[in-house]
Amino acid sequence: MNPIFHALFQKSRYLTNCLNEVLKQHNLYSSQWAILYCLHNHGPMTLTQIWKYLNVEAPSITRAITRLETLGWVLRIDGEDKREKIVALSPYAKEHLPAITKTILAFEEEMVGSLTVEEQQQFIILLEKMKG
Amino acid sequence: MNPIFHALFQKSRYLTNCLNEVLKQHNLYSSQWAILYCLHNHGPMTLTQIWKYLNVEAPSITRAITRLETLGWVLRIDGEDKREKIVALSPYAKEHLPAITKTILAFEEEMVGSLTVEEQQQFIILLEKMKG
DNA sequence: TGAATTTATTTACCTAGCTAAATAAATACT
DNA sequence: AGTATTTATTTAGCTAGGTAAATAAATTCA
Repeated sequence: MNPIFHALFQKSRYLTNCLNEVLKQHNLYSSQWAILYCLHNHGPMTLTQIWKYLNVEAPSITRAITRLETLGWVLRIDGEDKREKIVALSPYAKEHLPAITKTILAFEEEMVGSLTVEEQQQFIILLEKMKG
Repeated sequence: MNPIFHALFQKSRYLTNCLNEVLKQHNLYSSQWAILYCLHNHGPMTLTQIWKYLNVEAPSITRAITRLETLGWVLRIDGEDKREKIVALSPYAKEHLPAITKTILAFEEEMVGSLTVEEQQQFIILLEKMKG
């Protein structure tokens, strides 16, 4: 396997594992955090908006939202268009998000801090350059 | 979420999906390919050697090897040390690997070819720099 | 308006990683 | 030699992604 792919996949796995480790203290998984963060920034969203934004398929989001709902992090509200469900943060989530955000920012700083801002930009540029 | 993480995770998912798509014609998944390639380069290996090399946990490899065995790609042989199982490519795998390797090389070239060699090196350096 | 098509979500089931604990063989210790 | 510890593999069960197909509401169009 191409060393670039090998390195990329491995770092990706490594970072999600680290992220999950850090999120344990808040009883969250990284995928759940991604959704909460998304809702925090955009306000209530439909399922479709969420999966399009996060760039994953719809069933993954359905499952994650169901879990987040039973855990009390989000509410599912019927939209005007009766096909769609609107997902919103619960009061519980709104209360706890600042602390979680703080944890995450510290983690990200630790992980990415060894790169200069230019290196970070360069990294993203190189990532985007890779495609067909 | 930090844009670097977002971009990294997304590209990683995207590339494995592409890889799976390309491997469909050989009835393989990317994780299976990783193991076959590993055995192709190193010759027969124990399970522990494989998971340490690929940097995943043992149970993932056990499952993948079991599947590869029932599909006829690999053989599991008892080692001298009766605890360990040695995994080797089957004649079927040896016969088909060249064609698969060709497919993969073309795919990798397509994905990574838009980066110069220096950019590829730079990319790996930046990846490794990211840690705690 | 009624049928056909599109769109949003869900369900079922697959790969692919993880941890924790079980099993079995090898090694170390006294 | 016999017990305790370590090591290799497996099993069970979790998150997290994917596809394909089902369902139900909205939209299009003849």
